[in-house]
Amino acid sequence: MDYKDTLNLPETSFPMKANLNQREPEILSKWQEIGLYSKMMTEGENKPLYILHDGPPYANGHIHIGHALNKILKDIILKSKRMEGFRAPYVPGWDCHGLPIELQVEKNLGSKKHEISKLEMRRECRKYADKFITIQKEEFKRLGVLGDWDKPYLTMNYEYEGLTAAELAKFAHNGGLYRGRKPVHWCSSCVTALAEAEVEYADHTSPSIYVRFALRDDVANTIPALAGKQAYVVIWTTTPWTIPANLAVALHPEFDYCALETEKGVLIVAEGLKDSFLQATGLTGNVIATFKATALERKRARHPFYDRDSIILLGEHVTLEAGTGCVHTAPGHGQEDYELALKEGLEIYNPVDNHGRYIQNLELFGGQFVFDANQGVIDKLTEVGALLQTSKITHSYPHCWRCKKPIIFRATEQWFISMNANELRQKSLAAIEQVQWIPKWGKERIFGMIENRPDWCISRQRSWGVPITAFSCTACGEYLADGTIMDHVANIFKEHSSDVWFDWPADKLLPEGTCCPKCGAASLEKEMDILDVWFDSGVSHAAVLEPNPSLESPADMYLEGSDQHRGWFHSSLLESVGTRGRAPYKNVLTHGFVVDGSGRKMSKSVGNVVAPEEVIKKYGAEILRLWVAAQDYRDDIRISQEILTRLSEAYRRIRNTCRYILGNINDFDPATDCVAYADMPELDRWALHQLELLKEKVLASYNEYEFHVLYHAVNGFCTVEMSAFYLDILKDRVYTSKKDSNGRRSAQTVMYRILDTLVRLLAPVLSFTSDEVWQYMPGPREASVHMAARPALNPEWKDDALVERWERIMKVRADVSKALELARADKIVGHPLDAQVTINAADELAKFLREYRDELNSIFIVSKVDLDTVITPEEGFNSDSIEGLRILVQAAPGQKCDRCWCYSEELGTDTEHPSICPKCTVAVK
RNA sequence: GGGCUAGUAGCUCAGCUGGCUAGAGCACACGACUGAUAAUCGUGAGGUCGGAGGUUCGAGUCCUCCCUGGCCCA
Repeated sequence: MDYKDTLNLPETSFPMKANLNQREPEILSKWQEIGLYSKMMTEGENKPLYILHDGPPYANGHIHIGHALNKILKDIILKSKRMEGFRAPYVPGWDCHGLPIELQVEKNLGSKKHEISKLEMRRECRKYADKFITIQKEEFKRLGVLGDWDKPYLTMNYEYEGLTAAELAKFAHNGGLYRGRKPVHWCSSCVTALAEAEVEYADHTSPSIYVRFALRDDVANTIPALAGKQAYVVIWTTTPWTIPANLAVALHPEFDYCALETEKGVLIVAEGLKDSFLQATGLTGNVIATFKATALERKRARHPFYDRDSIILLGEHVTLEAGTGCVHTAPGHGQEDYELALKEGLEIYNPVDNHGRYIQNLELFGGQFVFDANQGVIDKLTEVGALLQTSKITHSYPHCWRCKKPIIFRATEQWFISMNANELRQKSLAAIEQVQWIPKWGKERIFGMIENRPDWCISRQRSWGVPITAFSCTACGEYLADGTIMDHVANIFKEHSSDVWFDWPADKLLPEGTCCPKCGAASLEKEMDILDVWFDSGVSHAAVLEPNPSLESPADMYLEGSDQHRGWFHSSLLESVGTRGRAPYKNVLTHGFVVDGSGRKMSKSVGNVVAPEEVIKKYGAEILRLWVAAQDYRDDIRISQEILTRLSEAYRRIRNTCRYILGNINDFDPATDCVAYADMPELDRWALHQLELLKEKVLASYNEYEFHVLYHAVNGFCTVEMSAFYLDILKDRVYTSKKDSNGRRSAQTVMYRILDTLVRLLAPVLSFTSDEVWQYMPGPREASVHMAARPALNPEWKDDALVERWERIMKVRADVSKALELARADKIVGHPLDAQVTINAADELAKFLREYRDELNSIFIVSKVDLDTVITPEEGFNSDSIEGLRILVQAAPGQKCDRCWCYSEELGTDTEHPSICPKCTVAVK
């Protein structure tokens, strides 16, 4: 007789093979059908709110792996918060304005770009952004991210644009907004000022020149050695084109300077740089005087080729790293030069226009493009005898992030938000202290940035953005940035979009009867600068969270890459503190950047880019989600084929554990078949204890956002506690006992609870698979695991004393395994059930083991355990971890039971079933 | 160049305030099973804890310097 049919072997239609790439879209459409997200929101109506506010990705291009990481992390947190009992809405957003889109659109327009109006240009940009929002939206949804995808926030929505303008108006109201002249990074090609975030540094070859400036004033009284001699201060620069804008030469107040008698006259340089100077210029010279910089303070030198002075000033920013220690100072072309000029009352002189050309009336060089003028300047310096040396130097130089061309530093009229007005800097620093930064060092990082940053330049000379809603008087040139008028315009934007700024005449945008407060003229014109896009996204707390009654501000969480300390976290903080006096977030969590398998950044040119789309195709979005959870995201996050392969294997282990349990509980109804804790065998209670530990660990890791801990805990649980121990031992009981025997039902009760817990614990991470398993589980339950709660804690299932005893058993079991392995190698046994194991142990342990006499064979999965026969040291395996433990493995006595495959000496006690053991006979009767 | 940050087995991670031969899972090798089978079980081998100094009775853990990455800035 074939007894296989009398066994309770696992049976389930839950597929072993995940086929994720095919199954995931099916699950997604199921979620869509049942309206999963909106259901969760309506059911959560009365729950406490948890707001994770989405930082808007830029609506350009397809998503990359960093986007996937970010969105999945957000989704994991939101799902876990929902299961914890919060209403946790997710309103995704997109950042729509800005230069990159405008440039891309210009590129697509080709030569037509010069023919179309700003308004038409903006329409094209809007279309372009819309296109990529649609693309990215589908790509994000494919990752299994749940949210209000039908109503995302877009920074180009009319309402949003209006609210952006209204936020700007707040700065006008409170005096934080001002118009000033300041050198800014300027791209002559894009014709725009660039934010610091828009500047990239790359190698660039520049001319390097040493130039002497003749001293005009007599220095004999401070430096007697120079009496009667024509001395020169020598500067070094890599931007000859800024020489026409030179107004001063800066020396360090504490450095020693010396005068050298050379072939080119008496030259003054810093003492510490004289050797390198002489070497670079090939001059020879003797020191004829050494003095402090103060000896030259405010002495006048002559500009090399213009009829004006260049004054010698002292500045702490001068270094001895390169050059001569005498710094060419052009206040319109350098930050430090500018600061020195402000302090010393020099003009912020800038003879360069928007396109990088000298103004027409500039003597000698009018109309020339500055980079082209370098040679002309060098020639002129040579002609007048001021040039000491020229060569080429390759150095790190700022470039435009978009067009990649070298940029210049140039003073222009710009709109700023002051860091000092209303103590914005101090208040922001104080607000930083109120926020929890995860990891902790995020605080130091943003603190340092806010502490040192200059005023926020919010002007952009482009088309695609929210206009700076200021006006100027056509009669007297007065600028009008009036909060009330700006509020008026903001309201118009809300209804008609900010496009009207480029469509309507000024008087249609102004409240009736507005005139210039200075001269009274009624003719005003619109400012044509637009806002920095960082301002757009920085107001999202005001434009998204505040107006929506189902959201709230400040948010519980902002979660972005660590670059956002200078980006969105930064601009949002300044905007919110500037208008509301507090940070817009309570917690800020940052993750690192995705790098390749060897820790290098991804780049197209290196060819190490991993696209989410390809990972999904090959492994499934679920593996990408598992990847996000498994890595410690506080550092750089590596991705490689090996990592993904490893994760796929871990996934299969988890999936198989679920499948195996499903197969074993397919005849189990939790409503009627559960066994009470008190009636369970010790082993089952041991398993529940382990499950309890797992719950604690995993829930803690959700609470602390340490998902990699969760991954390792679950993986280890499935592998070590379950597969290799509990489930393995259980096989005999579950397969061979009577279907409804207490022992089997007890095991099923435990397995059912394990699976139920596992699936709930994993749902935020393995969102697809958990829900798939959920559908196969017995008992009434929610339509989706994502609507279910976290598993409840059952501290009463913890029994430390019991676990301690079982740890002893497991230690012995490990040695039994080793002994079996040796016996297997000696061909004494194959399957462990072929074996009889004799164990000798020291008194205490022997006594302990006898308490488990009847269970040891099932725990060790052998046919018989003998605790009484004495083994000699020669014949047994001697444990090296437990003193006195000796194990002998022999072929099991008796015959193999046809049904349970255990060897028994009492086969055939029932004539109807001659080939099975007494235990099995009971089971089949 | 500056700020922040990291570097523990092939991979992903543990290792708290310095203290027993540095751990786990996976991968790998070998073996078993064929009643979790494109599964499952067992055993084993793998690390001068980025490098060099130093403090200490004792350092992966503290200090200094260096190397190699990452983000941000100049």
